[in-house]
Amino acid sequence: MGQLRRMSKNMAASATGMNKQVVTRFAPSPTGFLHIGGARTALFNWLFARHHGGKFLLRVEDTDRARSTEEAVAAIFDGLEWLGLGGDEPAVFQFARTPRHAEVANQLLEAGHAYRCYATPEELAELREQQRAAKQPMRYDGRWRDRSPEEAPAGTPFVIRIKAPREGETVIEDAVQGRVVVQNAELDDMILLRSDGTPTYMLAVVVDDHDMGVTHVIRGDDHLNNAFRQLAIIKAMAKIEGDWEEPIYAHIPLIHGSDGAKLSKRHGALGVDAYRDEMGMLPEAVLNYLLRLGWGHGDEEIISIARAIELFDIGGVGRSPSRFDIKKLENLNGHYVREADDSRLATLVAPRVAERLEKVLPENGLDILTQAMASLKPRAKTLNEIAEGAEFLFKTCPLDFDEKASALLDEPARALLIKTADALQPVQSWTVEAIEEVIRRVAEDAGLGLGKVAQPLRAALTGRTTSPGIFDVLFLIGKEESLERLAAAGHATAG
RNA sequence: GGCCCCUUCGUCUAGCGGUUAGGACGCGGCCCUUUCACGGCUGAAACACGGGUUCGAUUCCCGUAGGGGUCACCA
Repeated sequence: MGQLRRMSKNMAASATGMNKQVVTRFAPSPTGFLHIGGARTALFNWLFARHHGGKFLLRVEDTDRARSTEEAVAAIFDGLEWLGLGGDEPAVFQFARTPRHAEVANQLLEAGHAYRCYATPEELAELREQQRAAKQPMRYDGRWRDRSPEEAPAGTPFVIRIKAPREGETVIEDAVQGRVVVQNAELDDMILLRSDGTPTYMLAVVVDDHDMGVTHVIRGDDHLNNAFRQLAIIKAMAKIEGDWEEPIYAHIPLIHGSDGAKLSKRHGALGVDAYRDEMGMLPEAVLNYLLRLGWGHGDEEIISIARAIELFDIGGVGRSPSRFDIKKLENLNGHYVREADDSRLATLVAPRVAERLEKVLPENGLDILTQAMASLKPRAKTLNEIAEGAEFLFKTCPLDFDEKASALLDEPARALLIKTADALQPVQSWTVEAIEEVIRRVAEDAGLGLGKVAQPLRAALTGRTTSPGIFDVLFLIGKEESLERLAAAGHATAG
């Protein structure tokens, strides 16, 4: 097995070494947002194309008119753009290619590789029910496969079905799954063209992949079974036109929820926009996390997109499904937050701070945030946490104190605050160094450790018991505001 | 139910016949320290089970169990 798997991977590798340019595609159906699994599929396709100097294309699979929406198209493009996974050419909209799909279906029909089927949906549903009851495999029985056209009921709608081989077997050398063999008897004659003349997914993918010159089909392994059906179409067309090559398939395992169950809309599958907007993740963190889900390269964990392009290949993709672990994503995000540019972070965080405080930030809000970012970002894993930590910068007296903070502000602490304020009053140049000097002196004079002084100060200045370093806090708030907050807290009455 | 795929710490993974089975997240401890983080050190934690093949199996083969996927005029 492993032997075969390796062989197939070599095949994939060698194909890319041939003169033919690598072309991959991401083909979402616009029935919802871009979820995390789709994003990973897009990433793998994008990386594979980049790594091999090929092209990455986008195709919107909107042949299901009832379920496709423009909003979904927009949401998917938006998500891809955020992640930086745009296509190298304008996206293809599958529905616009309906005539071409019908053309291929008719070619197949004329060549005898497909046939008209007049079975009604009701008839078929009944057939499936019988098969289910009899515990038989559920598949179309080919009742119109060999009937002569003369038997066709006049004026009855029909679909076009592929005349799939019934004997022998079909083999796929999957670049991820290895050699997979299916008996052709297991495959039924699936529908190519619906009774309204529109193509099914099975036909449309094959035709579009062919026309777009797709060389490598990298997609979720929920499509593995489909690949055998699609191959039947490709092989039939190859007999007619000759230039229909089988793409190299790479079926990557799906991502499951943290409990191992399939990730679905109601089960933890969120749009990438949720990771951006609600959770405050950075795109580079999401990309890095997704890359490491199902793919690995030795002990490397922190992998930039440039490094990923350099390293990525199908050979590194594992065969077992993986679970989504938000903790690891957060950890990675924390890393990228610490690396990120301060002004960029300030821009991203500002609206979040405003929302938390329910107020408009001052004009110089961005400058304040940028200046504070160096002491804010090391203690946060997400943009939300930065925003939370930044609240004190824009609060005004009277501050709201959380429980731990008010507990800290007892009688002796308040006296200390007054003393500190008095000591700070004469400071002319409000620098971190000058502030530190004063605070240390206050502590020393009071015969207290720095911590005993810093905590009440922190509570009085931020309303919280955690914050950036206390000297930084004083500096960032400014002299005037600092003294005001100290006075307010110092003169407050107990209780 | 038929068919297909999968199985190394809780999670993501490295490993591709001989290793003290490595790393990362998370968890515990210690250090650093004005809080919280960061950082450093450190600890607990895995080859699903049973047969083979082999001098030797985590690694190769076959079963079993468990998990997943798929069986539409959806994609």
